[in-house]
Amino acid sequence: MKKVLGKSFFERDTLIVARELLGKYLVRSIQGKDVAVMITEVEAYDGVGDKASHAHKGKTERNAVMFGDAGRWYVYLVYGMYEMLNIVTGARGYPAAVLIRGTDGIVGPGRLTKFLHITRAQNGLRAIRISGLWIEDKGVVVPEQKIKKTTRIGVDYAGVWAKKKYRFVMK
DNA sequence: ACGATGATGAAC
DNA sequence: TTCATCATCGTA
Repeated sequence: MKKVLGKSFFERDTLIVARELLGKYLVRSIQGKDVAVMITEVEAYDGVGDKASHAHKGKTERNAVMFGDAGRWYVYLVYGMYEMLNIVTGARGYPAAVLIRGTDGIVGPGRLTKFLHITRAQNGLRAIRISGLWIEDKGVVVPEQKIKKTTRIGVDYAGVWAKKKYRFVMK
């Protein structure tokens, strides 16, 4: 049982998508080989109102893809060194995305992109096989009691939005 | 606890 | 054009 997640999966509420991404597989084609890792840690970024989101200040050159179609990658550089991998969610025109922070064996968003050779070259690409980076459902079921909901990492500046439990981690 | 390291967005 | 800031991580 293996299914590539399509646009309809991502074109929903970003919190729902974030929750359901746990247990799914991030697959990267590197030099002809497919590397698949199970997603275990994610964060949701939801709309222009979310002060922790890049979309909070409105549409800019960097965050433009967040305002576009669901199911595309949003990759950006942070702290001058680390590429962050997000998948765009929600309706077109509504800026939202899920940051993929960790997988089985790889803890940390910067380490993940480094390991899978993901850079801003993937920004704006669709999450399909042709792009070399996509997500598969392999039938793993993650029950609620195995999921921990916490506040997001590194967004202490975001006031009340920093307190929202938009981070989902598999125990 | 702190520095690395460079793009971004806003101010000037 | 300058400047503070930043969805982090390795070393100490």
